Amino acid sequence: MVKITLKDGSIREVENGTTALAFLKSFSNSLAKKALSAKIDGVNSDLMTPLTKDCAVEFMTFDDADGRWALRHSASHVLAQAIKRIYGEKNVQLAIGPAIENGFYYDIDMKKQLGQADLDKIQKEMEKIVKENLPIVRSEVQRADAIKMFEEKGEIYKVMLIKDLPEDALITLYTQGEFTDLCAGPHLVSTGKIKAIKLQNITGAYWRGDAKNKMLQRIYGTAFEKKADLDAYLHMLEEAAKRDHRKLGRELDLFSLHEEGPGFPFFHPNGMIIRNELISYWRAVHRRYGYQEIQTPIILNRRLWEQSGHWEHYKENMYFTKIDGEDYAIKPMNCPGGILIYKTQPHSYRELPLRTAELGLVHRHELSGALHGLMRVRNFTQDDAHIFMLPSQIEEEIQHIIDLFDEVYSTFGLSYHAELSTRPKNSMGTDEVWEKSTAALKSALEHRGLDYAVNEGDGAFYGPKIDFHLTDSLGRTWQCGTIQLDMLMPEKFEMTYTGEDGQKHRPVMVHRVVYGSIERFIGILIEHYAGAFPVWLAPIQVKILPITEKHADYAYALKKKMFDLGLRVEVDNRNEKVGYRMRESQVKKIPYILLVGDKELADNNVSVRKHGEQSTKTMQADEFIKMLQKQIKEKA
RNA sequence: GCUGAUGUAGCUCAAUUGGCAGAGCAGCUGAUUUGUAAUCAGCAGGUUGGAGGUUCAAGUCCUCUCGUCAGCUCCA
Repeated sequence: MVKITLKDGSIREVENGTTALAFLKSFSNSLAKKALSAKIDGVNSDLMTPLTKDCAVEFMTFDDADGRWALRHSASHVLAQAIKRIYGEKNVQLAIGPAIENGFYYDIDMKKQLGQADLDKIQKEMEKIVKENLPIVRSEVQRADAIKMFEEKGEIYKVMLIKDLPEDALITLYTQGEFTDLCAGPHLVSTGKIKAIKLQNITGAYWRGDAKNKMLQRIYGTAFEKKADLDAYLHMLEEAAKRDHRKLGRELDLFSLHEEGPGFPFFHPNGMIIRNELISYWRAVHRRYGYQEIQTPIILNRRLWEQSGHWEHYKENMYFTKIDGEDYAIKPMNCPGGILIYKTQPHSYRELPLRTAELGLVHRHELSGALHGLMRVRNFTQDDAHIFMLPSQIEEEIQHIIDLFDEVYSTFGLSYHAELSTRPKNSMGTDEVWEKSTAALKSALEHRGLDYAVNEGDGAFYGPKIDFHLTDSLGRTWQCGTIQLDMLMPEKFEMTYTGEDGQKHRPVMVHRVVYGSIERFIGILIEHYAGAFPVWLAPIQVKILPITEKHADYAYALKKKMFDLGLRVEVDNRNEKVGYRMRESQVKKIPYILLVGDKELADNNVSVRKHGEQSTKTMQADEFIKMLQKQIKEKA
């Protein structure tokens, strides 16, 4: 007998070798129906795993990430099996097929280019495989046998995968019906559990994510335990698509993009209002956090970029021009300019940390395929800052920056997660400096108790960084804020400060952005608010609708009063019914609509309807204005 | 940049096998003076992304090219 500790702490005894599933069935049939995988002593495992020693067991259902992961991973195997069935075992080579955040994919290599019609066909076959309810059986094999088996099958990618595993790695196969795949698992007990499948799209993906390798075909799909859940998810995607900032940007007349300047966004008057509000908020916050603002030129001489290392490390992304026969570069970053300002005068340790901020317009040549609305563009304004400090101030200063980030993001109700990026391949400096910098960032994160993922090799060429990621309407995350620690630029530019000892010392530098790029941040906000901006950001804050011509004078008088108070207000006096004008104001997501007719005119009232609400409230015009001003001030 | 898809009026979309480019909304004009998501009528709007080619005839077929979309790669 072995002793099994359950999640609730209770302990049960069971005969040695009983499978996790049989064990579960012995005390809970209902959970046994729902369970998809098990966690045995913290290790994700199949339900068919025999329990052979005292251990702790947790059962995972679709409500647990691990349970979902198992179901979707099994779905990816069903996908591969269906493709093999339809197009022939030999015509398809399988690469990798993992579960991902909201679904799964499988990368395959085959001559025939698949299209939408093929997806439908494959999905039907997958549904058939689900109906067949094939048991999914795990087996362990010797490395040599596995290589031989996959070589015989012509599965060259699987062979490469196995050869890359450590010599002593346990190699497992999963078999369902006639189909066997190399896989670490865990998987479901049988294919019948995958009740709802939807293949979504087919795209290209490089083998191992390397552009030098062959491009494979990647089929994305998602799978759920119940049809209703799948439908709800697909509906959610449709709703999210309605919030797409590119669509709303056009509908709300915020910005546009043109063939004449791919990746160079044009801001319309409405978009500029949002932009300027963001900037003035930004200035207020930075003033409070002790920053000074500067501005540096967009085009600077080649020599500067050679000195900074950009010429060597960042050339691919830069644009160039010639002035009077000399090479100049259009700045892709603001730091070298900021450094020149620092060097215009001697600095004392007493001034440090010296925080200089700059709204800098940078240009970067991004790959054409990477451009995406405002989220990924070729010119953007970084809300940059360069902080020069004593090495002993690093940790505290980073905490100070994180405080600022937290304040800004919470003003917008945005949630974020942090990632630490370490030394990349094409970088400057010694290992020692990199280790020191990375350790400083790590310790700042840890002291703060901020969870973070690590991106090995993803740092800037001059230093490691902490990135802050925000999420768009489709759940994709975008890097916005970043804090980059830099011990190399100060070296390259021979920057100094005079220490307490009267000697020259090297300052440490931090590059950081909160919004990241104003453009991207606006894109995030459009999706976050679904275009219905809070009043302080809304391009038009109030729309006044006079019921008839008779009420127009009152409406315009109200407008003038509000306009003079700095509010953004318009009167819609068009010769249309109230319903028509009301609808348009709602569609344009204007925060407040004021209706004025005979009733309101009599008592100096306004009838207030808030965006998205059906009900209206009648109040004194002055009372409304006060309420509005308060909301704007509080950024409510 | 790569793989695939795609491009028709300001927007959303039609246009049989190649056979006269069309609708709704938006815009303009007129009527209507309206009480909380679309009043009625009329008018105007296009070198079908661009350049070649095949054909008696091209939105439709072919080649090239540009943009866009999805993903990969890359990044704020």
